[in-house]
Amino acid sequence: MEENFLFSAVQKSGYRLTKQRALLLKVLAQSEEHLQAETLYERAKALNPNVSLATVYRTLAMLKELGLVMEHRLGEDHAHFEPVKDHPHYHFTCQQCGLIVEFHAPEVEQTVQALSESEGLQINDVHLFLTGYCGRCKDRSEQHDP
Amino acid sequence: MEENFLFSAVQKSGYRLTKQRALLLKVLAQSEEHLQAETLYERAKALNPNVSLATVYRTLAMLKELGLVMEHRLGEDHAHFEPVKDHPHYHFTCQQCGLIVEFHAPEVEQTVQALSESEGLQINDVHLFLTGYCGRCKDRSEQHDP
DNA sequence: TATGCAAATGAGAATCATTCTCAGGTAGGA
DNA sequence: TCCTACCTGAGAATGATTCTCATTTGCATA
Repeated sequence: MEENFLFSAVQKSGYRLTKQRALLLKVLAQSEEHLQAETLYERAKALNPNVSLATVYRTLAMLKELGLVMEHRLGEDHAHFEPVKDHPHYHFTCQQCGLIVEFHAPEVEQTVQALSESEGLQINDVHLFLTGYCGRCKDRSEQHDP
Repeated sequence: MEENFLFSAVQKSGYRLTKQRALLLKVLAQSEEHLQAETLYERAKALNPNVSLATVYRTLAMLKELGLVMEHRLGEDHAHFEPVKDHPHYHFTCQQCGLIVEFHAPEVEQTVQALSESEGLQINDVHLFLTGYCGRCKDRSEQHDP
């Protein structure tokens, strides 16, 4: 996602574009992966030591509210964050090695759309999250189990 | 889910069927809703004060491992737990009032099956979790927004 | 450009769900 | 009934996230 797009989105929203926020947006824009708050904090601090973890959390909350960032719970005890992309995507986590696989599933959007209409819901976020074993870990456990 | 089914599943697994576990299984079997650990703890304590919260968490972890209970993250800062049912189901949470709606979506299982094959994954759990506004809260906000 | 102030920040304390520790208790096989 | 590995209760510890509050700063306005 374009760094400048994020900058102007924040400014238009009425929130101030502070140095800290600009720095965090820059790091986020450069990171395509699903970051955790701590990682974002470390990467930002490497560029400018004057950032606090509290500001990282505050900025992420603001970006979530503006719909620019999504928060995911991927089976670990901390959240992952990533800039919202054009096409929704989903996650698989290997419960053995922690590998995260991203995938698309356009059918899910149709299902959700239908549900939204039949139940009268306004659906803002869709999280599809799978757990199990990746190919590598699956093969490894099959050598022991049977 | 049958209480006795849970009892024998635990015994067959090699774990001991202690008084505390039997009590917690009983409460779980009676509760069709998605319970949080604290609620399970309170309901169990009402029947027998000699239960500790630590044991609730330990028992839930055991049941998860045995595939008898699923843990869900529904957008709040605590987990929800529920006995595994025959047919998978999913959750919508209203971000305004907290209402939880359960729904079925058989198409999702097909999508997941296809993904499993194309990516070589062994998928154990499927979580589809939606957030937005329920009918009531959606209508309420529409009176202000436009 | 200088000023004022509401909004934002840093540092660390506080919170809260969950996990761990460890001394004592108990299920269940022999 | 005995034995012992497995469980439990109580409370401390952990770790992610949020809050507090004194200080700083973006930015609208003069």
